Amino acid sequence: MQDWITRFKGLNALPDRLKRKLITQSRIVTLKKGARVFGQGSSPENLLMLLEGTVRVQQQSTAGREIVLYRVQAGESCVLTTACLLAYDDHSAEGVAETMVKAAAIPRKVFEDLITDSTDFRQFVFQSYSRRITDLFFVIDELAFRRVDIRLAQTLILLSDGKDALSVTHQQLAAELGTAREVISRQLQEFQRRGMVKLSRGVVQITDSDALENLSKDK
Amino acid sequence: MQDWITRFKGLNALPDRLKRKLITQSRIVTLKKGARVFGQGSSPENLLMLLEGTVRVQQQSTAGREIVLYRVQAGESCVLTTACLLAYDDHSAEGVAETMVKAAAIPRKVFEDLITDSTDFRQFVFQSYSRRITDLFFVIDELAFRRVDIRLAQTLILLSDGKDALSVTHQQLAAELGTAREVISRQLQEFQRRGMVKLSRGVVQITDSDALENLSKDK
DNA sequence: GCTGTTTGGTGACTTTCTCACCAACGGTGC
DNA sequence: GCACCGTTGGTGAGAAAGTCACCAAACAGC
Repeated sequence: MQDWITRFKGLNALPDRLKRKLITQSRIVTLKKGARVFGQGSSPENLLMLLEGTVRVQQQSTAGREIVLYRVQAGESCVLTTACLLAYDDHSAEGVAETMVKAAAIPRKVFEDLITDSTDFRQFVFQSYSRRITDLFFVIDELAFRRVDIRLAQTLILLSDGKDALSVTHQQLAAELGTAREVISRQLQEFQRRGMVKLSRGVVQITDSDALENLSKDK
Repeated sequence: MQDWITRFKGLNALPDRLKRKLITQSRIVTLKKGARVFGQGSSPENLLMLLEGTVRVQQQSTAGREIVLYRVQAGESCVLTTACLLAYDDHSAEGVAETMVKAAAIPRKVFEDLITDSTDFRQFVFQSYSRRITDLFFVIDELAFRRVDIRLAQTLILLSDGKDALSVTHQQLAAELGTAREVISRQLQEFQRRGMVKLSRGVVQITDSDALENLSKDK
């Protein structure tokens, strides 16, 4: 575990001196599945670099509905939301560990030192930003212009990750798309009627992934 | 015009040497109203810092619909979109001069030098990022969770900027909210029926700003 | 078993979107 | 003046999505 830096492509080019600094001055933290990583005014004092697991970043509305903004995977960092939460803590995005998570926690001070000292580290940070922002653009595009059935098909494919069944509740899928549970329930029933999925409590089994794929690519 | 830097609060703290560099190595550009500032694969070689006017940043869908993401005002910079376009030029955001625009164009090279040399400049850049990202979060929230009539009321208030009439077409308002023109037309008619606005070709006159204000604050 | 919670199903109704088409207005050229 | 045309806005009908209220089955904990 001592050389987690190799997992971050963008950091390979760092001079040894700074790699050592990163390793010695950060500590490895472990989070349980479901743990809140940040959010709700909890000003994060550390930048997290994910070594294992996934963090889901989502936004909540007043009325209890929510929408998933993006996911941070192993080998990526939480810069965007961290930086944002520091600047304005009033908005209601939060990060939740979707699986067990292992991460390197970089103290704010070390982060700033690295930004000052290293072009490569800056490059890394700016690229993390870009990726997230592109994700946000994508979410906006989907929300504004795409039909729910198409988005649901996309999401099922994405979440299933090649496997033929996935354990999610309709409620969770609704949060994924930022819509209401009823809408998902009815949509899934329609998918089942068309033979694309098979439903049971807490599980969606994909029975015709080609059809789903086609639907997801609909204009 | 030689000392435009004072217009950027975040840059006051810069050492004189760097201020001079910014001034001597940038050039002032003027854009006509309606000019495209960036977008569609036009990799911007300059970072723009707005001195006068407004740039509207919007996203376009395949089907010809669009949505306004945010506006860059005088005293702000286009970092986010510039950086993003550099990283991934495939997404379809574009910037349009909403008024006549005067801006300082900083060459990419100078921008990078400043980032390297100055903590204060970095601070400035990161803050610009934060502001934009918060804007994007806001757009997502509105799109996902707020009703169109409420958003329209908000937009009318915002665009009218205190004045009691504004010249916009229904089509433009639709693009503002990322919805269809018909939806706006019907909504405006309803507003007119309720005595909140008075409509004529290309103009919306606000007749009861209090009522609009109330509506815009509805949950 | 009983009990409470989670999950999903449903009807009725409203809001929003889509499509197709038309009418009025404001220019331009003749 | 008038004919022509692009822009702007109005409208109806039907589909898609969201909302509200309520119910029923499945499951978890005793």
